[in-house]
Amino acid sequence: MSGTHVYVVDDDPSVRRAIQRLLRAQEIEVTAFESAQELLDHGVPSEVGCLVLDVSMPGIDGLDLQRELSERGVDAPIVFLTGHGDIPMSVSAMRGGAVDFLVKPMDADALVRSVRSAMEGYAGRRSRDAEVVAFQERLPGLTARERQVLALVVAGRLNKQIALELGIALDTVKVHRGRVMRKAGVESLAELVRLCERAGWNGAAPDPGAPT
Amino acid sequence: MSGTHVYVVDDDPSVRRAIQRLLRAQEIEVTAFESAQELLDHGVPSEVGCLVLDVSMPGIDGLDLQRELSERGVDAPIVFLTGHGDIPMSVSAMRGGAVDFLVKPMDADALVRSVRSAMEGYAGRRSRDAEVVAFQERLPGLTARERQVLALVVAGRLNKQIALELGIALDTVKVHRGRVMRKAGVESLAELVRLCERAGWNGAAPDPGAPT
DNA sequence: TCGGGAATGGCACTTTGGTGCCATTCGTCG
DNA sequence: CGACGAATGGCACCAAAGTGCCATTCCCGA
Repeated sequence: MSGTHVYVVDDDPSVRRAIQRLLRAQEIEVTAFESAQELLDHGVPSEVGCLVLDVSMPGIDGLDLQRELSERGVDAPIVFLTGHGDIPMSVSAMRGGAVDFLVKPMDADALVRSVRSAMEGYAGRRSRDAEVVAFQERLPGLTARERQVLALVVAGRLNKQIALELGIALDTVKVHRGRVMRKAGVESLAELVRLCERAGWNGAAPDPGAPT
Repeated sequence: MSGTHVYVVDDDPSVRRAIQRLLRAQEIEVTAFESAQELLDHGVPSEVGCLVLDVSMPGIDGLDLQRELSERGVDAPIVFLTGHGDIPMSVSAMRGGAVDFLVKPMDADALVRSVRSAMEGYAGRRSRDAEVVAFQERLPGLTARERQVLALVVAGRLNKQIALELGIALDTVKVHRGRVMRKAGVESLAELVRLCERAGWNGAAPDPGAPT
């Protein structure tokens, strides 16, 4: 299962210990790191449900870590903690997608509530995205030609229009189309369109010579 | 035209005048209000491109106004200004969807940049949503039966399955389906599905539907 | 009471979509 | 060289979708 684990990064050992005690008392699994680098070296497994980051730390600070994780595609919710933060800092963090920004001395209850709701929200989002993720994983299995056909199919073109645009025979289009449906694991055109839409798929690869 | 106008709410006349001067110098149309209530009474026309709100004001404060506007369906971007705000306040505002939270004494350049990018982002969002809005406006034109058919069509059901589920004849389903396409103003099933998806339309009526 | 929209369904016919099977042509990889 | 997948396309056949026209029934408002 995913989303049951919390990763904490704070350079202050006493804060780390306090958070660990607090969350473990809530039956939440916790792993603590002393620095952002340590977390990055360790990697962020998929079972993470929430990150609790100190803002000001030596080396990579919390906001930098947020950016770095975002670039690496880690989209787990982040709760920030800070001893001496200011408003621009909190605005930047929130704009970066943080779910909360708490000031120390922290309110234990507020932290727990924040982490819990973050984990729940993330879990909900992930399960809703599950079918989309499964679909995206099937996309690379399509050949270049099949992707082209897919793009035109979800664009609402008729088979014969697709044949014209690609300069191939109608029968060939039907073959590709059928294979796309099978490979994508969908039963209906509606499902195919919906998944492409949700996956934010635009057909990005229509230029010939693409790697297969 | 929409999105070319900025509404300002601040109880301090000198601040209102300063902001008006500042934005008008940027060739941005500005209307200022002394209180949140005044803005609410005036209403928020669709040509608004951005709201600039003071956080602390007598009566309804900026955060309350944000909530109120949100409930009324006003989704224009909001830039907050504050003389004595704190972090929880900024977090609350940002979580409520604000695009920025600036502290006084304000940086004129920062305000202008914030307002400009907010307006641009909003305009972009609105134009991207235009076809969806047009679609949603056509939905009420559908009869109850047509909506039921639409729901099942976008769920990927075949006409004969729809006929079975609704207990009507195949031919009748075809008639409804054809009318839905015409009334919705779409040319293809793909377009219909995409619009329903983007409009967040669930059909709010279908019963079973496990086999998908 | 009449007109009209909505829902229903039947019929005929055309167009699209989908599948299977077969065959050919290219590259690529052992 | 030979096997293999990808792409191509032709053919047959069936299922599904789409259209136009007609008719009936029901209900609602003028």
